[in-house]
Amino acid sequence: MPGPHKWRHRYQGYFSRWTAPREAILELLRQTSKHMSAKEIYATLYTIYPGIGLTTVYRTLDLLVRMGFINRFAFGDGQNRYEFKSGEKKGHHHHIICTKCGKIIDYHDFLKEELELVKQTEENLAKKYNFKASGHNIEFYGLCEKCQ
Amino acid sequence: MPGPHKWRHRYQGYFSRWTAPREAILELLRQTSKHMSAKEIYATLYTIYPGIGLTTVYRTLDLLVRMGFINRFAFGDGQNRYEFKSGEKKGHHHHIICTKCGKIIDYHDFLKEELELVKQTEENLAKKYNFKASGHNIEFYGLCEKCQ
DNA sequence: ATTATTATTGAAAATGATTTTCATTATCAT
DNA sequence: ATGATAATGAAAATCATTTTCAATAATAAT
Repeated sequence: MPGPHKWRHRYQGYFSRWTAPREAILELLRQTSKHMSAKEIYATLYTIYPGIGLTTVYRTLDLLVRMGFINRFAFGDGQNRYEFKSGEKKGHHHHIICTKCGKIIDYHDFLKEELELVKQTEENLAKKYNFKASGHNIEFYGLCEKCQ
Repeated sequence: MPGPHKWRHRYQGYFSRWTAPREAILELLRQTSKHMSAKEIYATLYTIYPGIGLTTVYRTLDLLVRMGFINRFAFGDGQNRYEFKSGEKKGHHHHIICTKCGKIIDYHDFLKEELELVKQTEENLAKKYNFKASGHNIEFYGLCEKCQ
């Protein structure tokens, strides 16, 4: 991430100050491979930054979602989970969720067929419902290795 | 739905009595095309069946999910929504969600390509992660006709 | 540099969905 | 009918998230 100076103008309207808590939350999400909840993010940051408040975590997550830096998911365990959004090609993936233990696996490997399906579907949606699709979400549910 | 006698044995372990509230909730979900929340189900049934309690609605929805009669979704508006699960062929569909107004459209029209993608993916998952997929969920997000 | 302005913060309270508790009611097996 | 117990509904509890508000810290104006 370039320093705040570089992109302050681009993100005017979203915030006016790029602060330490915001940086810490974004960096944590950038570096983890987990799908963390607000509570988990708070607990992790609290150990190295005891001043931080849970409210700020929630607010910052909202901000980062609005800015398009992270994705928010509801996998069905009663809390939202967040994920850093990487660049188009390498980052695009979907989720496999174990219905027993809640484990989440990132799945990167079905780009070709998916792209075809998604493209076709979005055209269909545009035609049939006049719906402007901006994103999609594919999840597989089942049992992971340990839980079968 | 056949009377309780027919299927009591099949569903032993899930419940021991098929009661009026359970019947009412299942029938409401069978007949509606909406994706109703617990509160909405409660409010609807309350007008014709004022004795019913919200707690029972929640409990029955859990039961029906466990029994495989309905699906539970978290579309991101902070409450779970439920949907009657129809037979394989005609009922299978996915959801298109308007990120502005929350409108949900059922989408039935991409079976061929999807089936291919899903089959391939499930094979992959089994091989690569030893994951037993039992279902999937595909959502498109964007703006509906009115909200663009 | 100093001060004034104002966005951001964190604690506490409020909210809203869902779950738990528990006494009552209704159903089933006898 | 009667006794056992599953299911119910009201109220309380819980949990994630949002709102409120006074204090803090960063920026702009001086």
